[in-house]
Amino acid sequence: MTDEQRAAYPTGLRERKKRRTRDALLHAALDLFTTQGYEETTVDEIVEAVEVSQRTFFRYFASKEEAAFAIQEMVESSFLSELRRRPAEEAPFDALRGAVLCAWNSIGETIEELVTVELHMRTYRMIESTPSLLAAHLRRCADLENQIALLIARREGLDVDEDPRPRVAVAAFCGVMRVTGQLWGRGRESGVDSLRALTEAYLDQLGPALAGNWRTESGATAG
Amino acid sequence: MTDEQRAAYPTGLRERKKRRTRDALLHAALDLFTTQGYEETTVDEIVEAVEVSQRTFFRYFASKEEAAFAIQEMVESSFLSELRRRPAEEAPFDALRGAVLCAWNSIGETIEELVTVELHMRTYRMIESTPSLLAAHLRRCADLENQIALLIARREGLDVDEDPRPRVAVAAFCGVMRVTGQLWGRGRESGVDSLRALTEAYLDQLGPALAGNWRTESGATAG
DNA sequence: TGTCAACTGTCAGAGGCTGACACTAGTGTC
DNA sequence: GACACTAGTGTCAGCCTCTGACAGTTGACA
Repeated sequence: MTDEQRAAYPTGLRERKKRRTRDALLHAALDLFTTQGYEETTVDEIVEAVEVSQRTFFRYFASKEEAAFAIQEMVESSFLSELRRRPAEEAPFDALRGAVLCAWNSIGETIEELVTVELHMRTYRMIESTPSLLAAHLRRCADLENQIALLIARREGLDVDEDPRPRVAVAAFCGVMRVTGQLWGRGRESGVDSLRALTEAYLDQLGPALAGNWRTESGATAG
Repeated sequence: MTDEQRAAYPTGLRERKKRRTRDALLHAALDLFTTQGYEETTVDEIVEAVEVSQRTFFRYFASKEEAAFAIQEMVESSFLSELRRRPAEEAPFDALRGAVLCAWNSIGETIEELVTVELHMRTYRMIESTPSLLAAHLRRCADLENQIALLIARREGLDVDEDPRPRVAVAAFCGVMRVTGQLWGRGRESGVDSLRALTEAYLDQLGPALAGNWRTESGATAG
């Protein structure tokens, strides 16, 4: 259970107030970030909108950056629990593939209490198009990759330090995921559907892409 | 030709002085970073060691971060030129594999004028173990990935926006490269040889790792 | 030698972030 | 219901990265 989820069921007035302050700060931050840009938004502007002190902002979020990733954080832990729920018979790669698609299907339920799906999508695109946030995003992905590799290894009864396959498979999978994420962020269609379609098409091309000679085989299948 | 390489052949006294200042700053920075840590080192400490003003540091390096990646920058462009030099008959994945191994073989010649290979290795490990630098490193890798994908696509006469295979293959390749880089950074052996051995072993496992059921096949081949 | 342009230093300041300390307002207790 | 306790907050003061403006210095070149 994450802090966010625990905080979703406040007991007393103090907890409710705390939650309201955090939600207001997060909302104001994401709203400002996505409308006028991340770098262009100062913490002072955020706290001004919520009418709290700057010090308070930094008590809820360790950094300005952390606020930008608050929703992403929830989506990732949602993916991890989907992956843990996958049937043991499934091959590793199929389990990974199934887990992302499921996580995206249920994205609404995951974040509904905090923000609209639309704001989340806008935030994602902002992250992809802001260099410093993209850097942070990739580092978070690396952490996630590590966790996934451990999960996959355990599923298969392997040790990640003995057998390269868990890490290698997860690296390839996450690599493709990032490519689709970036393409989707740069593209025009911003719905979850187009992201899913892109992901499925690209994952299907992983095998063929690694095969020896491309010139003797058939060409494009997605665009 | 990069700025560094052009600056390696100075014409006048002014250029030589400029180069000496830059080299001194870079050396002092990397030395301090690797001995006392990146975050623990202030720009003031660096400029104090070289006896220039802080303002001067920021004229040579856009940021403290940029100094940390100066060598990496050279290595990356060295990899790219190795890749361009690969025979056209080679399959895409083989070309990528060959290019990294060649780039690492000639790493000494690439950076010899600036720093020792040993300092570069220490710097690499520092980058891998410093969260904020790791983030920046991954973003740089993403940029590089994009360039590589364009190169591979051109080699094969494809359009990256039409055929997913260039991006997908490069993503998988770079994913494995990062895994080996991280493992090497965390490990005990710090030579180029151990990095190369690890890379070869892991790249060999890419095919098997994506194949359906791992439990019916043979196990570990690298440690 | 003198002029021009490039490089550098100083100064002032914005913006992210932190520690210390005092104050306010919920919480649990008698 | 009055009490002390504690979590949450604001204020202030300061560090560090990075930038703009302006002035001083030093090679380059006629």
